[in-house]
Amino acid sequence: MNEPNIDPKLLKPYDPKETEDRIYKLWEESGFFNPDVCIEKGITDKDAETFSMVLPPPNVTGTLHIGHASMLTIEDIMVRFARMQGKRTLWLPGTDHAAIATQSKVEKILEKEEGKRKTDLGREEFLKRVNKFAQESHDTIINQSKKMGASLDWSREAFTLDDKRNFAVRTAFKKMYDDGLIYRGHRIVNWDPKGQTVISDDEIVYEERKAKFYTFKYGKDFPISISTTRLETKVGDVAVAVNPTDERYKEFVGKTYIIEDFCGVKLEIKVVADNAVEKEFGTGALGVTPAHSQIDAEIAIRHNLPTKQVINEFAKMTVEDERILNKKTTEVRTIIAEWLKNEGLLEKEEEVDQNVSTAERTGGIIEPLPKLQWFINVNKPIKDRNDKTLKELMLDAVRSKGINIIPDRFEKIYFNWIENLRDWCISRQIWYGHRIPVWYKGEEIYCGIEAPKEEGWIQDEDTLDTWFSSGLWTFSTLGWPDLNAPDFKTYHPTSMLETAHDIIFFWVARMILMSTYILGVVPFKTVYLQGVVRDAQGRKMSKSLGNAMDPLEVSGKYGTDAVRMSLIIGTGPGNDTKMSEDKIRAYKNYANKLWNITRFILSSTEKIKFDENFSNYSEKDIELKKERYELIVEITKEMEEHKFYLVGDKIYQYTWSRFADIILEESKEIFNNGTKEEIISRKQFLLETLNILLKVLHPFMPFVTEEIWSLVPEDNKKLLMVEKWPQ
RNA sequence: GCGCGAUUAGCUCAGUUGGUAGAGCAACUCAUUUACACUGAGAAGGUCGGGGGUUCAAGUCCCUCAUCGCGCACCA
Repeated sequence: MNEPNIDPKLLKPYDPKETEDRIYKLWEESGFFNPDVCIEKGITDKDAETFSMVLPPPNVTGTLHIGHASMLTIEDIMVRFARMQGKRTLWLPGTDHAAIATQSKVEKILEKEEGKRKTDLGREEFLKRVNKFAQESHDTIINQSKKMGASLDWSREAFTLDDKRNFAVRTAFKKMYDDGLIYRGHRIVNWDPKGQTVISDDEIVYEERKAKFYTFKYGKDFPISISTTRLETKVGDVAVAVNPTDERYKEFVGKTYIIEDFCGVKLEIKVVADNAVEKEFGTGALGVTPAHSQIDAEIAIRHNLPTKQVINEFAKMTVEDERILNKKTTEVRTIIAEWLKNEGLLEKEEEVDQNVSTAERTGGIIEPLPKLQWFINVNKPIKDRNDKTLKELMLDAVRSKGINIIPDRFEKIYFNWIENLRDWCISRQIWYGHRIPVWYKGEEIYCGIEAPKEEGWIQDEDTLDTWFSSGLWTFSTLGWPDLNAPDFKTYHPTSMLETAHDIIFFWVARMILMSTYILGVVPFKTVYLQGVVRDAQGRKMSKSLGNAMDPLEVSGKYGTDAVRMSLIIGTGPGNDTKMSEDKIRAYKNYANKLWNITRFILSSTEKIKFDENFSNYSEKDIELKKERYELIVEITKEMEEHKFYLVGDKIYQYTWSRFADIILEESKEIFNNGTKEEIISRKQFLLETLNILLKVLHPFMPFVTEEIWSLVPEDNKKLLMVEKWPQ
């Protein structure tokens, strides 16, 4: 068969490798990722409804993984759909400095490659290294995002630690400080001995381990036995607390006992009654260590007990006994256990399951320590916000449906988190990050957006929790604190926030906090939460398991469109995605199927172009048009409901099982034996259907559809990415 | 301990307000140069996790149990 009228490219199978970079370049050069350009060129109406969304900024800690690919795909589908609907569409890219994560990564590299510590370099030199690493990661990430086909407006790219965002951070900090929401307090915090910094409650991950649960007495003459897994802290005990209703111990309450020698340490133990103690747990008596336990510290405050610190920042003991001093806590635990055994004080030693608190980023075992740190008060009424607290503002935003969370079961998880929320510790003892905008001079303290002009002020050494700057992201990227910035006025609140459900507290909640407090509005109207990408067996993908799938590698092998489709289909919101190469291969075949459908249609319609005004359709084709119309109505509704997993599958079904297998086959018969009218009608129908399929598929498979679009003869054709969504 | 989710064909998942179970992938049989082998046609595959209940009718609603996953709390 000779096909003189079609592009020779179509005679070979579809080649994503040859196509994708070229198409992405075409999109970039068109400027259509930028909504201003779309307006300028008459693609979008200036007064059109807006659709705005920030890209959850990837951490500059390396490269993108398949989870990022999934995020980019879902968001790109939303954005391309909105753009094709004629909305004024902004998808804003950026990267996150990810303070602790990035710093500890660079520390590791420094240690491995040069055998140096950050202190060997000093703050300034070390930060230079971090910035260099961050820049390299950034470049990789941007490249990878482009490979995935993401239609991000690169002209508006932001970084959580650039000058503009730093200004926003200082402005927000100052406002919170002036409103009394940010305060400095001395209290028990989560100290990470490995990362040498404080972390917030949310940065703790619990690991289940076996532990020994010891029951013992401080001394032969002490009347009450207590139980603990942390024997080493007992040298810091100042009291024993019992439940006020516990008859067993009533007679001892109020008495103080001196233990002259508890493994070389003198203890003064007062017996107190406190409701926090459960009668049924252990012996029903609790050894109170105010310096190294949150609950104990609270009990100590209630009973006016002293605090005695016995562990330092390196998780080493500080008490004056040569058996203990400067040793690791875990070592001392066994030393004390031995001592108790020898003294005949140890009554029981049981094996129990225990949740050990570890630092999310470094894996260090958390050591509760009393420290002076900066906090955000979540329970203080705020004058400008009707005396509501930050907690209440966060609750109201979702309760009032100002923010809609998809799937809605995450609302409960969100509420539950807020109910248990304590003040947010925002200071970190690391170098990489936003420096706290507070200066000291003797007893004086100054908080300001800029440093004080006079001599002698010294800035706080600490930096801010990375999530402080991320919390401002929806508006710090749009020109805030300038309330008249055009982007801020046009695009905030944003329409959608799509992200992985594991950062709902870290990020989603903090954005709601910052936006409702600072601006009095929600940061976004809808939150779409996605699950985790897993392997074919449902295991989490990880480097150590060796089952990690590199998005770029599979894209190179099967084409980006195929990877995108397999990340979407079969995965509802909030659910985990299971990925396998089989699945990707299937959608690679589908891209090629579309290619061949095009070849057939173009070669059998020759030079005919689709005519919008054609009306002489055969009865059979009118029916087919109706069927297709109903499909489009259905999927358009589902697109608006964010049910991309259904839409993708339905288009796939229609194109392959219905359009290719049935309609194209029956067209051959018509072309051979039909009347002139039937033939021309069918040709128009096929061209029109191809046109429509390319449009509805475009958000899912942007590359192959754009490429085919360029091969279909039509007058005054725009890029497919800015064509109108069909009806 | 409290709460959430899942459990449907070998695998991954759909299944709208209750009306006799669907798709993709894999496997199976056939076709062999067709727009397309990155193909087509066909057949096979399920007491919808177990038990109980409501109903004329339950994959769907209610109760209960089990297994898996997740969140929170506890973790003296």
